[in-house]
Amino acid sequence: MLQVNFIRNNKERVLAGLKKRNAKEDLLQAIESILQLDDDRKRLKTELDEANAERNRFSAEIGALMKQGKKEEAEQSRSQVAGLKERTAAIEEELKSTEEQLTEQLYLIPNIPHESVPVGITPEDNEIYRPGPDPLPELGDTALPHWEIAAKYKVFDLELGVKLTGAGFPVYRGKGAKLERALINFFLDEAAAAGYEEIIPPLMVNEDSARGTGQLPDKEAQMYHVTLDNLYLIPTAEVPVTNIYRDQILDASELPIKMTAYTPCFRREAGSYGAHVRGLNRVHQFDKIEIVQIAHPDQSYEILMQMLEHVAGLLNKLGLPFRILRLCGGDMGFTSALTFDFEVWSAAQKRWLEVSSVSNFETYQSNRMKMRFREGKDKDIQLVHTLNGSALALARIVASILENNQSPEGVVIPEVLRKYTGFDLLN
RNA sequence: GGAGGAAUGGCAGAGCGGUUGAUUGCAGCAGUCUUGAAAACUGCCGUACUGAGAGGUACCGGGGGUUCGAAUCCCUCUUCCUCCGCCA
Repeated sequence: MLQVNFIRNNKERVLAGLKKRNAKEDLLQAIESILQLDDDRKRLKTELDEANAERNRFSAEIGALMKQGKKEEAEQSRSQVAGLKERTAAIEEELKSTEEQLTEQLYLIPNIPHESVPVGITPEDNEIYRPGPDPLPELGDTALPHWEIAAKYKVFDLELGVKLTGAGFPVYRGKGAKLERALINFFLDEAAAAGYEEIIPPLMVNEDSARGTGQLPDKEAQMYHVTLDNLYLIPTAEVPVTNIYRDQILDASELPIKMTAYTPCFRREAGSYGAHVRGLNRVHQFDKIEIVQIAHPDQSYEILMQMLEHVAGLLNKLGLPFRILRLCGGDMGFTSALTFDFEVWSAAQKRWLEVSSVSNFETYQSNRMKMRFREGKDKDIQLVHTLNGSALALARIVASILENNQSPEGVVIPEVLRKYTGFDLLN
């Protein structure tokens, strides 16, 4: 969430940012309400502090008198404190309720878009930051969509997943399973080579972690909730990995912290059905390798670009045609300040498939997580910037490989994957 | 799952109703000494809110309670340790 002081000192910028996100009028009014609530909070806190200070003075006095054995005088002081108690209790209650309202309102405010974020409402308004190849590869009319190729070569089985679990839970088999594992290892090795520490995090997180990265409150419906233990299945490794440094004060010399993790990701996404979500286009469980960085604010945008090039490098090595979009204000995630999406061209489906999203969250997540760092000799403490990106999301990469690399003999495995798969052709 | 014990500052570890935001040691920072380093010595060494500042307030795993006053007493939750049971 945003810091109240930031809102106070940059009100016009915040309002302009919200407008770029096409925020409704009530959200703009929430800004006023936040500033008012914060004023109330300060006033009440001061009142409470003063009342407490008075009480502490009496208590110290009573203590001193008791020590000297002056019991009667102590009794006298004690009776003077009586009224104070009720007053503090009342102020305390009001303060608590004000703070709760303030937090509630702050949770409603999304991150402020970076200045480079284009104005726009729908995905059509996204800016093409780096165009795809021209002309786009063509496969002709005989090209099959990946779900048909998968059926032909038994790569994965969605029907079987329905029997075992439900819709959207693919079962990978044989060479398909091996391809999946090959991609995981390839992506992890590439991330390690780029200096990311490999992490194997828990696949379930508690409420605090889900709140830290912004999944809670509000987006409960996106996650599977284990109610008996009040745990959430992770929708992305971003959640457990970023939360590793929650509630910590790092030293500036430790930054940036680079971490990578492979995990399955679970998404309820009560979304639509139809051609666009067929096959692996949208599933409830998929594998993903995530890269996360915790960065110094001065470096975060430079780092965002490095992450962008890392992902671009992966797609180049796999030989997949892709383009990069800079998301417009209306299409950007709630917690992000700047997001680039990677889309792979599917010659068979004749459309672009999103395979990665790389974002800078600036201090939006770190403020929630109280993730800070200490700078230099003056020991100034400030919030870090957090960034993450998919490098990459497997299900859609598998779909892209199946479709783009199909041939009469079978699916040609990209060169870089062959040492992992142990076979050249999926058939 | 059953029975006990414990949770204090970066770490170790005192305190168990009154001037304790917290003894002490280690680590860290600044300085004295030294050609330099080490050693020794001196000082500093948590976070947040609030205030122009002096200062004030809150926090000793989380939440609640008793009391004029709680790190210290009570309730509750969480986590960890030991023993028993079960188990990949």
